[in-house]
Amino acid sequence: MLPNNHSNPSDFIRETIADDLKSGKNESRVHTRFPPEPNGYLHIGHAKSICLNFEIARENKGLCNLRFDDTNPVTEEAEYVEAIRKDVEWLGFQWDNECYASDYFEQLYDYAVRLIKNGKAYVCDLSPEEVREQRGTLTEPGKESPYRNRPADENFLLFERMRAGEFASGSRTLRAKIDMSSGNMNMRDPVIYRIQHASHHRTGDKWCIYPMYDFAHCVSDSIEGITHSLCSLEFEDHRPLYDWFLDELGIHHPQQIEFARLNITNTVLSKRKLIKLVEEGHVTGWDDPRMPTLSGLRRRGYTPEAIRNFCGRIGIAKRNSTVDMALLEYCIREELNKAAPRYMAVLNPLKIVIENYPADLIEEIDAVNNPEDEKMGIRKVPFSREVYIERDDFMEDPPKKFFRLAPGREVRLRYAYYITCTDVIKDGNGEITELRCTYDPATKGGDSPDGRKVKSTLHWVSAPKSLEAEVRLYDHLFSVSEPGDDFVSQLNPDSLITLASCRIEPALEKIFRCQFERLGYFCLDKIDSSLKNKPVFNRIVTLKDAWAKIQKTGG
RNA sequence: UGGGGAGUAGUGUAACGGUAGCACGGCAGACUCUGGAUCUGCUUGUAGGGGUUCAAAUCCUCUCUCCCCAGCCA
Repeated sequence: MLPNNHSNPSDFIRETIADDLKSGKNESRVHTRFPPEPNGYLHIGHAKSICLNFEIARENKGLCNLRFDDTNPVTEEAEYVEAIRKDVEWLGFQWDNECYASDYFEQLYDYAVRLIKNGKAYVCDLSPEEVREQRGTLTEPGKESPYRNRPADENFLLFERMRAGEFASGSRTLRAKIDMSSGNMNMRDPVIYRIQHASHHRTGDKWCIYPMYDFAHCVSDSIEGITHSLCSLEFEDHRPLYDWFLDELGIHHPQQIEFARLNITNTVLSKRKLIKLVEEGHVTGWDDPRMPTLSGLRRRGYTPEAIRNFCGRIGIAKRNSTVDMALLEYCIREELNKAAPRYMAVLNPLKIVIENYPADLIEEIDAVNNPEDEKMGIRKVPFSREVYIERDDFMEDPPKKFFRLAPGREVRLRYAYYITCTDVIKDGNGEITELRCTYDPATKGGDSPDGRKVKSTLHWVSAPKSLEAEVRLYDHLFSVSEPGDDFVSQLNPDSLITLASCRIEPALEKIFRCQFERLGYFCLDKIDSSLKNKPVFNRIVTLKDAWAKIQKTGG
């Protein structure tokens, strides 16, 4: 069903893996892992990595673990673990093993001891400030720690005492003994363990020393028998350290491969920035429908399929890039055009009185549920003398390219009748309050027996038979395509427009996700609907809108 | 000015010495009971200079530009 470019994806990582398989490396196994830190919510950038890791495993009949990189107790919480599990499942993936770096703490400790005994690690008494001062700069080598040549036995004893809780947080570290003059900062005797008297969401107060990422990550990969450790570009110069630990330890050595992380226009995809948006209240939470988090996209109405499809289309490469938000929108439209049932909803109601239509008559009009899929059938829509149409669908003095209703003009009410505008009623301020129209009874169903054409078809709802609903129109969170460091000042003030008094056709009462004809795709916000005791819909994405474009370009 | 990466249409991504292609966007047109969808066409690209070769996005070389690294974060 999918176009070739993503039904059979290929990229430099898959090519490398295919080569490894061919050469018999790793007994021709493929085992990947998705390794989030439980200190925040997953976003669509993570989805790129999730899809890559899980799909590569599946394509090669391999395994993929979900591993929580939970080595920093002060920033991590069980709440995030749950949210991450839920999001990965929602995206459509099942992990083979659920792992936690914290489950390896004992083993990690033993490996650290091995490094100490081999003279490859030492306990350093320098303070964090002193370590920073002695690290050197990008162009100058660092200085060796005065504790660098401590005897192995002494290091071992000290390390045991660190574990036993005899020292204050931050007072000592265990450092790898590598090369203080390396051009690669990561190799200048990096810290392996730090003292943190903090309780961990899984291990409680069992530990007061915690391994650093560089040590924990490669060893965790190794313990799990990972074959290909895929990560983002900023870890490229950590790879020599990744390799160093595993080589020194002489244990299973996965291959780290780096690829570029995802960026998308008009949003931000860094955990730091997303946290700021949440904490400063610029959005309502991690699951605000404007957020690029998986929970936000889910609440907005995006489907896992659309997101997976998007991840397949953007490709994998080593070049930093920013994908156009229009591609994500294309992916959800593409899916929903085929799958979403159509309904009518009027966002900004303008009343029409059809003067020659019987006052007490309600007709049930047949409407097609999805013109793209006959099997989805038809439904009845009530029609009456008074209906609402969209205010934007009427202009008293229409410009040349405006095809919709205007005084004296005939248009079609979708599936119902042709109507002609005969009068415009205004209030004291000159605001249009109501239109008077006549209808042609011969056009019932929306076709005229004499074959005359109308230039436009409008959606509508019956005034007495429609329901009230709140509709939220979402736009890009940021008004600039690439928000910078002052991203908060670049928030789009119109990213959310709430319309409290919309009118929807009765059948919409029990619909979750659908198209509002001529407007866009919408999704019921279950949380707020029950809170407000009326239907609340989130706009997932607009339909492509040629008229809006004409207006925008002044044409 | 240390180390590590990357430069292909507006954007993203292919082409692995042999016709620079695909997708999104944009622009036109056809069709249409959604100004939707669908269909058709068009536009625009190898960062730059040298070299090797019958042939270079691809190999060599010099230059330029951009990204990452100086957490006891991941």
